[in-house]
Amino acid sequence: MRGQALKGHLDLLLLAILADGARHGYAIIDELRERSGEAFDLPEGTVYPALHRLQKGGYLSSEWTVVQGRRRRIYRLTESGRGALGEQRKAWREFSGAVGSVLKGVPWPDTP
Amino acid sequence: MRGQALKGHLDLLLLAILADGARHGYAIIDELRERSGEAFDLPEGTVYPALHRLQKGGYLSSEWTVVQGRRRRIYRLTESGRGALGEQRKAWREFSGAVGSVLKGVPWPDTP
DNA sequence: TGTTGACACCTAGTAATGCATAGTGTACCG
DNA sequence: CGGTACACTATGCATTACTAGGTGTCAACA
Repeated sequence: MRGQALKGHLDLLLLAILADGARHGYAIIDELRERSGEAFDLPEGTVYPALHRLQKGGYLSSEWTVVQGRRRRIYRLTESGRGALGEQRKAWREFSGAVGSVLKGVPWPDTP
Repeated sequence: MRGQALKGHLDLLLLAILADGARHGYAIIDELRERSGEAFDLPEGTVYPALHRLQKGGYLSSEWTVVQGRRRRIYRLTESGRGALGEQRKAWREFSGAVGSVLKGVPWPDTP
């Protein structure tokens, strides 16, 4: 999966990473790459605007810090963001289940 | 899943349906709804342009038929389309696997 | 000392894409 | 004869990931 094609699920991924604790943008990118087994190696131009969008929507809060002369913006999940994560997790399960059943040609139920 | 959020995976779904045999647009919509357990109920304005796009890309061929006075455009997978389906299946597996591992917080491997 | 590369942020513009909307026409059922 | 299901088409909008460019710090190294 080289580069493109997050396809609307980027917010879910960002919220999921931040659910484990507050982080700055660059660290989010790193962790996303690690956790996905190198599958997601997102350019900054993808992640930063998305973080801004999420903050604007009230899902994240942020504060500036300075570590060794370098300024960092630390993002943190809000209550609302935690709620959104739950919803999007559920939506992802439904979505991926539905895709799976279409691919198999079997109409539901996949849940064991 | 009300409506939105096919997000780039629509082509895969259409190709998968047509892999089971040639169909016309309306029938594709029906089958997509059935196979997904009502999860995917796509508007015509989503499906028809996508079919045109796929045909333009050489993944589908089509021919007109008339059944009981109603004209239908029957779409059929080309060789190239079958190849694309294989690739997109693989891409989907990788993608959904990667999302899954990010959500779990566990860095790979998910494959049993 | 200068330069390279990793760190860390930002924005403007672009292409793709799903969808809303609106329109055409046929067949069938009440 | 009117409505509903069938069946297709085109236009235009909003979202979104990404490209491409830019700023600045710090550590390592030649």
